[in-house]
Amino acid sequence: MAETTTFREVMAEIIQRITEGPWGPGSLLPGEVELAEEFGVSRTTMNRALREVSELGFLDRKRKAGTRVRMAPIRQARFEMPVVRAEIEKTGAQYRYQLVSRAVIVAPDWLRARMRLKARDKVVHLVCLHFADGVAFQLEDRWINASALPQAVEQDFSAVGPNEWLVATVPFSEVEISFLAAAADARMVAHLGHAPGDPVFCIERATWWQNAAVTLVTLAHRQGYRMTTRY
Amino acid sequence: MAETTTFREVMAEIIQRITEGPWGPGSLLPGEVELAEEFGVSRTTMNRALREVSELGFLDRKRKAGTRVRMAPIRQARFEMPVVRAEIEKTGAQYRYQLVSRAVIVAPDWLRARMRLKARDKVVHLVCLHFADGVAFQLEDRWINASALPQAVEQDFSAVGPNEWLVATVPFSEVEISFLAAAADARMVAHLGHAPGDPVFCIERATWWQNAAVTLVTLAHRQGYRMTTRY
DNA sequence: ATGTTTATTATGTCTACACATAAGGAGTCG
DNA sequence: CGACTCCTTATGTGTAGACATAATAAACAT
Repeated sequence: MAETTTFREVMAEIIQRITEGPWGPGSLLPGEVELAEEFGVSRTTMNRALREVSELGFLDRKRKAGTRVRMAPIRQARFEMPVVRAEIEKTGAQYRYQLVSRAVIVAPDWLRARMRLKARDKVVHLVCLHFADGVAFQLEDRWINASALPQAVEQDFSAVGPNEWLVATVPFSEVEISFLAAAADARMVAHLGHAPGDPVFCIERATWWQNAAVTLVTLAHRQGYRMTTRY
Repeated sequence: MAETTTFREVMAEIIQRITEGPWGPGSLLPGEVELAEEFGVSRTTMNRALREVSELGFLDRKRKAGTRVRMAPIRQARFEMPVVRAEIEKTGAQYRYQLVSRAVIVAPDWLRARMRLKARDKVVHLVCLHFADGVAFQLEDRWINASALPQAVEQDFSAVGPNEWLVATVPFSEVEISFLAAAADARMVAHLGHAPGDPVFCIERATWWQNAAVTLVTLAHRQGYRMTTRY
């Protein structure tokens, strides 16, 4: 079948030559035209192949300077961040959601500073649990800006989780995600089964829409949780 | 002189329409031909723009089904993982490296299992510190497979860090990266200034080359460290 | 020797066109 | 009604050619 060579095949061969072949770290590759000729493809296709390999982090490309193999190849890691439900159901486990607490209050100072809220802005504070096969998997601590999203005050989050509700309700224009290690507080001890002070892997995500704060969420994970990616 | 519209401009407009405009979550976009006509570009360019926006995680594309706005837009997070030296020097701080300990031993059982080593394989065990302006920033705990890399036994790591040495010496074909929260052990207490049991943000990276284990490294960070990314 | 201009060159990107491929949907048949 | 086939359609990808742009290197002037 493969009469024409695809850019994917070219990519595979390029990566092969980088990882196991003659193109060691730091070495300079031949130019696009020369490579295109060697592989029997058009320069367009060769360009696509080289661009994609470069996006994978293997190559460094600069006009005039040429294409060079990166010294430190793994400069970026992509992490899939599925919705909890999907992450749990993918493992074959059964997903269950539970609302722990819900309150509408005036935003505390630290939250105002963190999310650039105005004084006296009201927020909805939610605490929820996500279970995998009945075992607590993730504790969600979420703040929603009620000034920007008045609907959030009416919304009853006992059935549908705030994440799924938000995602279907409001767009976003700015996102900030952090990974960090925290010490288990009383709430985590109560719901996730940690001992007080245990290290907990947390993801914090802040979202804005047109400069207005939408939501801040901290996701605390069960003990021993790892976020892993492979190449 | 922007006589011709670039795919980047098209991308920006598309993202605008998704995040703040008429194309809400779940909505179906017009076909490539129609959009190309509207924007006054070729289908090739429109395809490139849509493909890249889709790679950013905003769109879902399927043949025949068309292009649809993702319900959960932030499905993947990209984290830059620079070499420590670069990460530190980027902040303007001065970088310093120090070798703490070095030993050549037979691989312990847990390491053999973790890295698929053969029985009685020897490994080089290194502990190193990376300082930013004289303050300990990262503690590196590294194992190098001496059977696959005999040069590592000869190498004196007192001046140049093992990471920089490895990167310039050996290629790789398989990488596994994990993020996790661990409790500070004695070594971290001694070198990073934690209290025993404090939560520590760790990165673990395992590397193979042609199915042979190359190295396993755990990078423990100073207290309060966060890995952050923004959109 | 040093700073400035100019040419060269490799990558970046747009266009127009053609064919490939996956998958939804209509129509057909048991 | 269900299962199958076939057609249609939107995206996926390859080609050839042209111009744009950044960055190095060479030539030049100070």
